Amino acid sequence: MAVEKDTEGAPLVMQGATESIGFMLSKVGNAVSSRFGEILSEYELVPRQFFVLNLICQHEGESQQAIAGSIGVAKSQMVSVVDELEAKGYLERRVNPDDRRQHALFVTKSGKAMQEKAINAAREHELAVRSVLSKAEAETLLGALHKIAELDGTPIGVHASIAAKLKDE
Amino acid sequence: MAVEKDTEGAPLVMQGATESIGFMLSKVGNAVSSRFGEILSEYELVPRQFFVLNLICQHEGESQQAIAGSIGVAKSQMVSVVDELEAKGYLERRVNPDDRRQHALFVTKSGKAMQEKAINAAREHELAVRSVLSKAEAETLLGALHKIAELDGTPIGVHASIAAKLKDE
DNA sequence: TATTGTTATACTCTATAACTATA
DNA sequence: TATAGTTATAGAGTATAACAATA
Repeated sequence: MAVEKDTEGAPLVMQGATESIGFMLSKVGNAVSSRFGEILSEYELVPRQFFVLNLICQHEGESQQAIAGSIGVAKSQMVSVVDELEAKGYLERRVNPDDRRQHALFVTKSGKAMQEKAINAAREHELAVRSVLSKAEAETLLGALHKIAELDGTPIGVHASIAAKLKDE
Repeated sequence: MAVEKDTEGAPLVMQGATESIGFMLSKVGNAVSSRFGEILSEYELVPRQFFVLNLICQHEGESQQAIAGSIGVAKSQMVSVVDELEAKGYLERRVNPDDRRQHALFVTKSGKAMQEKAINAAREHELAVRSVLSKAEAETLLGALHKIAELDGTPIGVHASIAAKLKDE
């Protein structure tokens, strides 16, 4: 992408930005994330709800805080997310008989159905992204992303807040 | 919070997520952006201030709204960003004699000095990111990012709102 | 005393509309 | 009437502390 001269009426560009991996990663990462949010909105889900629903499908019976920590939200925020998903009939709280303070989370039938629809939409989005890349490019990109993630200690499956907590406490 | 040893307490992972380019792009893009914010904080700048300062260095005399549009912030937000940078002595507003409604923005000497320090820090960050990649990987990554940006019509140098506006003028 | 879920509060970001002074 | 900058306000989103039930 060529850097244009500053002519009248031409958009102001930040020189060199498009050659920066850091800058482009920020921009594209944010754009992809926004696009994913748009896709999910068709199912009347926000990304956070999708992540929780998806995680509970894969780990049924976990407590609210176990789920909350895994996606990096505060336990207080988790309350409203679970409220919303419960109101939609996608999951239910059951008191854990072994520890009555905890609410074990379980998906309902319609919750599972919604998760499948949403995850299919996510897969389509993934295919759209990959459609502009060769197989080799996609592999290199994914590998590079993992290397950069490691560099900063970016937690992938687990959010930074909980990773830090698990480490020093 | 005493997390001593969790037997089955391994963090809950979202299966398949690490193989998704979309998911990894969101995560890594956000991480890189956060890291950049940390680096800038050493200079007591937030990213938005840096972008404005940098853009004004490259395009002196532009109006607040021209700059605002280029980084995708509302004109009302631009006021406080310029206030802050002016308070730090990095730039100054001068009334445009051709149109007294406009404030032309100019960097000061110390503003230019700070921009150079900050942009050097940005370059170091860029080098750190690139240090974990081969030259070929870096090229492929950058190319892939541009292709994905094009896919969604992600505005890179210029924000969508101003790009549209500037077209009809 | 510590922890789970909950509630309440505060603080940041952002989006929007209205106001002023100029055009 | 329209525009540049400003101000004020409301809405998300998030972070934090306090509380009740339970351990």
